This record gives sequence, structure tokens and C-alpha cells, in this order.
Amino acid sequence: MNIGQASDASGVSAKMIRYYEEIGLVRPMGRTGNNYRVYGEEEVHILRFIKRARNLGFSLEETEMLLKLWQDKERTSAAVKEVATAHIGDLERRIAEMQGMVRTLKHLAHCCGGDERPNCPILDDLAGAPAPAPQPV
Amino acid sequence: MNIGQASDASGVSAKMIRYYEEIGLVRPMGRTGNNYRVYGEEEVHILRFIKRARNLGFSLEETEMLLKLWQDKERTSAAVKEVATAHIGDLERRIAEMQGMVRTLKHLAHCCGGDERPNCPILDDLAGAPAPAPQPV
DNA sequence: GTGGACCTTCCCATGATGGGAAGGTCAAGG
DNA sequence: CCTTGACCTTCCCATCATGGGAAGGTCCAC
Repeated sequence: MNIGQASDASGVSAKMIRYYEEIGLVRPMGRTGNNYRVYGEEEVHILRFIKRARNLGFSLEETEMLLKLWQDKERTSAAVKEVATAHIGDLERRIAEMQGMVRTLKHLAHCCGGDERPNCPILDDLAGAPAPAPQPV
Repeated sequence: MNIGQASDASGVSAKMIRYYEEIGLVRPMGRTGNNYRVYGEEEVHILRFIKRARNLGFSLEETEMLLKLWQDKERTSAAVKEVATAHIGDLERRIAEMQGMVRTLKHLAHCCGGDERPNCPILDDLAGAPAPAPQPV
């Protein structure tokens, strides 16, 4: 299998496959005489693993750990769970942060006329004016 | 005011102040004879505006638009509100995406023993096994 | 006059991804 | 046999916002 076929089979772009190779995540089975990378089912499986991990928001560094655990038949499920729960915590922290932004922005947008006049509580807030008290909804 | 003092007064690092200048967000009032940047209250105000916008998750590009609207006395509040609501939509999309990840991960982590044994549904999922049915909580 | 705390510019790194150039290879069809 | 197009290769650059650090100039207090 050439890199293009591996890309089709895994859903990972050829560009990224080469990059994952560069950072040590997945190596081709070998090279043909013309220096083309050759992949087999195993490599495609790894690429799909990486893609799935990325879809769940794991960084490539975390993905690498998970990949090593996957390939380590002596792993403990505790080790895997630890990586996962740390990531969940991370996501939840970021979600909470963004929810805070949304809450503030919605309040400001709600207070903004959104009309032809220049007066705007959103800009007032950004400019450092004390925030208008949130109205009970 | 030197850049260090402007940094202290605005909470923006000197490094970032220079960068914001480079991309056209804020220029120093002038330079001293020794080529030091000089800032006044107005520039510090702009820096705080930028910082606040960044804290609300606006990109520097969006921040630039908001800054221009702020400085344009002819602006309409509708224009400002549009930038804000677009950003809210963006945040909500990202939050929903991350919540989906968390939901999946929590389910998988819940199904994972987290013990000394190697058997692990998290890895099974990443490896492409059909997900175990979520148990009603 | 010396040391330390500033300031300047310039280059590099991050993380994950894509764009694109320049050049080699292969297969199919004229 | 030759061309064309679809592959492949490596290499460099860009993104976004931020920080690190080097090399060198400046200023103030002791």
C-alpha cells in the first residue's frame, strides 16, 4: 500500500502520515525500490487509532502514550484510565472557561441594542466600564 | 511611560505589546531619544481593551475589529453585536464538540476497570472496536 | 565607574495542520 | 515510443498567540 492508499484507508492525510512518522508515531513497513513508503494493515490500524484519539481531543503526546499502552500487552488498565481521566479534566476545565465567556458575552449582547446607534455596552465592558448588573432571566 | 510600566499598568507582557504593535493594534505615543517606546494613558487603555477581549476568547483579528469599532464614533451597536454573537456561536460550537468528547470519554472510563489487568475498553474503542452500549445512569 | 535593571532588535520554538515548489516514477493511451 | 496525468519524494513556509533567549545599548543609584 502506498501512502495515498493508506491515507484513504485511514482517513489521515498523506501529509500527516509523514508527520506522524517524523515524530515517531508510525513507521511504514518499508520502502519500495523507488523510495515510496509501503504500509500494511497494521500501520493503517495505527493510523486509525491516532485519528480516533485525535477526534477525542487527545494531543499527539497523549496519543503517543495511549499508542504505547495499546502496544504494551503488560499495561494496566489503570494507566490507560489515568491518561483518559486527566484528559477529561482538561476538557472540563476548558469547557468551563468557555462557558464563562459565553455567559458574559450573552449578557453583554443581551444588553446591546444591536441597532443603528453607536452606544454599546459590549464596547463599554471591553473598555473597562463596570459591567451592568445581570438581569435575572 | 516605558514599555515595562505600560506592561505593569495593562497586564500585557512587554513581548506582547511589541507584537501588537507589529500587527498594527497599538502604537506607542512615540520614542525617546534612546529609542525607547513611550506610552500614555490612551495606549494603556487600548492594551487593557485588548486584554479583556482576549480574556473573552476573541481572536486578535476579532479584537482588531472591535478596537476599530470602539474608536469609530460612527459605529452602530449592531456591528459590534454581530461580532460578539458570531463569537458566541463559535464558542458554543466548540463547547458542544468538547462536551461530546467528554461524554464519550466518561462512558469509556466508566467501563474501564482501572486496575492491574491489561483489558481496557478505552483502548478497545480507540482501536476501533464497536463501543459498548452506554448504560443508563 | 560599576552593577543591575531596564530597553532594543532578531531569531527560534511551540502544536497540528496545510500549501506549494521542484523533481522523480509509473501506468495508460495515443 | 512518448506524452500526460496521477502518483510519490523532500524541503520550505504559513498559520495563531505566546514565550525564551541572545547580543547589544542605556540609565540610575551607589
